[in-house]
Amino acid sequence: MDYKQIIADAVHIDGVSAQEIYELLALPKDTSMGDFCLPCFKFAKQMRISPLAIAQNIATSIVAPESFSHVEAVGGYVNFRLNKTQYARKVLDKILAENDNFGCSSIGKGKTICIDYSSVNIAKPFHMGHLLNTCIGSALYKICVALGYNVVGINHLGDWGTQFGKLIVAYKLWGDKADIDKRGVRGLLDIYVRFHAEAEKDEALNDQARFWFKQIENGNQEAIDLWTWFKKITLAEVAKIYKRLDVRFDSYNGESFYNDKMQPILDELKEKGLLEKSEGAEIVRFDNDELPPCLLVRADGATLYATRDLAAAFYRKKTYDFYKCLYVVAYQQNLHFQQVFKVIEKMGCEWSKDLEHVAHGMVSLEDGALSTRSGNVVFLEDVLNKAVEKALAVIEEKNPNIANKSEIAEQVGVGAIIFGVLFNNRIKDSVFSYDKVLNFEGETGPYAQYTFARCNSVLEKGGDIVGDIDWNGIDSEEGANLVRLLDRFPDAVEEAGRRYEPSIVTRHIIEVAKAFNKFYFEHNINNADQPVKNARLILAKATKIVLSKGLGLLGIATPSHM
RNA sequence: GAGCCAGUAGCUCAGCUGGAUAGAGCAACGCCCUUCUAAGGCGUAGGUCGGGGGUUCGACUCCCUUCUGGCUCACCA
Repeated sequence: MDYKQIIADAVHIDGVSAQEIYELLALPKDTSMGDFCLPCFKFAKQMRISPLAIAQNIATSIVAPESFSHVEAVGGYVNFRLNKTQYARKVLDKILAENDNFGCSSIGKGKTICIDYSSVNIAKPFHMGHLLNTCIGSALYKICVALGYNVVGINHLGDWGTQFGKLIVAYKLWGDKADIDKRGVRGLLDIYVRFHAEAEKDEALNDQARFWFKQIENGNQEAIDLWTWFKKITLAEVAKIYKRLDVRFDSYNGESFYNDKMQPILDELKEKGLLEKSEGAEIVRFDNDELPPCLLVRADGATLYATRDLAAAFYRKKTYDFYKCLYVVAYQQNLHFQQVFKVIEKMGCEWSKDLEHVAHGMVSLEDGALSTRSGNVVFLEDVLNKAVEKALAVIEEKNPNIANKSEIAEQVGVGAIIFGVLFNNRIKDSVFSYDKVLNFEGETGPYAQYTFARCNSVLEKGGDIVGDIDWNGIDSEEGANLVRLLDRFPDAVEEAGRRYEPSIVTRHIIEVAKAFNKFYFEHNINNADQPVKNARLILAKATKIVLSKGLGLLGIATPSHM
């Protein structure tokens, strides 16, 4: 249902196409002014008439007046109010018919999008710093699926590097297998932190670490076994977190996967004369020094992060033939991705334009940056558990007789955390605080979930929709506003996908929830006459569908009662 | 020093390709549960959109300049 098209077709201006009018159509500042508006300032110059006069001419010469309940020229704008009941009917019919597919589209049909996100480091705990990344990536994954793309979620594991040498040394010196089996990554973290503390005093430990990492590279069985074990422990633990956050991946090919895939790329760079020696290292320089050189091979012959990302990009292009390849990574790495993408461009690969760094902000603590090495971290598991605990306490207070309390508390607590993370523009930094994260009032996840449960409760009590429907039952400021927001939900999903910005969906959900709560307060649904009640139940049903779909795109569950 | 990003109410933030009187939430104060879920609704108060220029009929939005903060700038990832 494209209402902008209806308006564009109804407006006639000499020398201006319906397409141009369509593109100019905007949303009024205030909903009381109309559903759409057409600013006429652009026509004023060519027509040499004042915008006011043009607007008036348009308003009085509408082609299909029956589609509108009100068309008015105000200060250079033409405001259109669509025939409310007709509009509402079409929108609601569509939502109920499409149900869980409402908001989906086929703009991505036949195209593949790779999304690199979460990308956890093996043997390091999942802390608040990883949450932004994981939630944004996961939401984009779901949004792109809804838009019809074939999506490949990639967890580019940090499973290679000297830190594994350190870990082996630490384990051999102070490790306790039983403790690590029991405490998992937290056990590994303890010895990792201890290693860094002791290495300050004893430089020889770092030499040992380098030696043991070399053993992994050389295929020494003992080293490989330990490395595999660390990896297994970590993946088992993050799998639990991913399950709670409703996050999934199609590939866990991490850094170690690309060990044997870098040399061909380096060979090609050499062949094309792009690789040069500098201070013992091998680098790629950029024209006019528009970027600092990209370092690909260290003086000691070892490869680097950029080398692996280069190999990964080529592997992904070859394997998935992507339309876009997104890297959901904090903005700290802006330069790194610019360099990697530019190297690929210099290699003559036109698809380098399809690589995109979806940068996001960083999370810090009130007393400084998060740091695994110093142990200054907030474990995500603890945050989730505290949120669930709080949710349970609220349930005990407000709705103690409800069934499945613990399940609902899990959904609400975890939902509050995810919602909070996805509420702001992704580029924003944030300072973690329990006070903020455990607030369940106002524009929060629990508010959206509460509104969903409220819709559900009304519908349960309302019973079946039988008999006539009186659409005037939703013909009010509150009803019209809600219908308008429901109608625009697909636009929000589309824009979120286009701008790689899940917060657009999050914000829209809040707007819908607010509009429903206002309607609910102003207009009693179940005590109205049956035909009026029917129209209102349909509105509640459509709201329920949109809230559920919207929250689902963010990875947030919708309990029926709370 | 250079590059990139951010600066909007006391706090946290929206503000779409320039459009009408710059919007929410939190915190504060006041009101609304004998009617469908009060994790709710309503109201009051709160602003030189960091500063200064410019482009435009029109600038929070674009350009220049300047201040403040963050990130990054060769062998970590």
